Amino acid sequence: MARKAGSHAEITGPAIQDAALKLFARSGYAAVSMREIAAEVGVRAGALYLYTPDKQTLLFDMMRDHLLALDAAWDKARGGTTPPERLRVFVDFHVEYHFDLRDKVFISYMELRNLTDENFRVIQKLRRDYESELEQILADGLVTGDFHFEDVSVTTRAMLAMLLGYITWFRGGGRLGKEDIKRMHWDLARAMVRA
Amino acid sequence: MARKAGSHAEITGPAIQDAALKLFARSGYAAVSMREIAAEVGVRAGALYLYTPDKQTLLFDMMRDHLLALDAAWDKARGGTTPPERLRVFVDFHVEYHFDLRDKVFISYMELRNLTDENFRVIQKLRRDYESELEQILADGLVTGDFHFEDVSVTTRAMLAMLLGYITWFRGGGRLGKEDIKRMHWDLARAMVRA
DNA sequence: GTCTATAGATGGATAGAC
DNA sequence: GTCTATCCATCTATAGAC
Repeated sequence: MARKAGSHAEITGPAIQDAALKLFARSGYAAVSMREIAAEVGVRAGALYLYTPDKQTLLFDMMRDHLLALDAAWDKARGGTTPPERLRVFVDFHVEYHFDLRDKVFISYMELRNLTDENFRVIQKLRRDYESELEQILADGLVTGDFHFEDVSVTTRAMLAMLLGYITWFRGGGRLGKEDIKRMHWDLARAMVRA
Repeated sequence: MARKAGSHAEITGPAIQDAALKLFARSGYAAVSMREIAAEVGVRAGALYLYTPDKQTLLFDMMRDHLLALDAAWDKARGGTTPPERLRVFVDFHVEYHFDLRDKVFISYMELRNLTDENFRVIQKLRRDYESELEQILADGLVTGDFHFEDVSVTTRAMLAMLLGYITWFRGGGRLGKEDIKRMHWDLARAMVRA
């Protein structure tokens, strides 16, 4: 399995995704150049095109892979029988899963405008799949009488906005850890629907 | 007060701000060129520089003016004596004031990364002033026993995230109007702090 | 697989005519 | 006040050497 000197496909491929993730999160897709990404990886800009057809695909793949992994992880984590139990599982999963992936989540919400129309539709569908899971839990709880609120759609969006909010401000190392964030957000989510 | 033909300072100045607002909201600051802004206004790119020293100032002024107006409007609207009343006034004001300014609010949160360090500090201070108003209401309600939650800082941020969320998804013309949004968000905010 | 070199387009900003 | 013209930097993406 001899390799030519200077060949590092197994390293460079993931390194490009990591570098793009880091730089897109920090400066935004449109403000980051392929040269910057290459410099972060330690190669020249031309070498990037061995791994991606263009910059747009770099963004799209990042968002798609993130959302597919999210949906798959949720499928494994889902649980609970009554709506309050299921909400508890969802909130815990949501905070836990996103905690170490804040950059990816951040990009997946901030860079929607920079997707082509076709790519946008794909990403929106994946995101909608995930959000529907919460919507279903809230809708069920309304029917069973476990929850009390006026509108399923508005409450779902409001709760998702709240649950995603910590991603934009939380930075580790302070007085709060992951368990604090989980506990408080469950507490707030439960109160929101008067469970 | 004769004006040369082709002189329209009173028109062009605000028109540039309007065009920049519209385009920044749609495509993002970094993805919009000065030529695009000029085309939207109906002038050539060079003419923009009679009204702004550079593109960065266009963004900064937009955000600063928005936040200054927000703080001024809140100073006039504030009211209520007990924490629950004051929270009600805040939520009503917040939804009402932002309702027709969704583009400005959107930009003021999305484009923070594209400010220079110095401009960022100014904008963050203005935003912090506004957010402190809600934080104070929640802190007071905790002391009086009107509200029940664990942490002032986390709850403030969570509530602001929820209250800002509708800006990203609400588009007029559907089944919901401003009064619906106000009523439901007050209901959710009240429930969140167990008022 | 990576490099150098570069094509070709577009960006922000300025100079000078009108 | 606006336009035309342009400077110069930078960008994405490709071609061809190694």
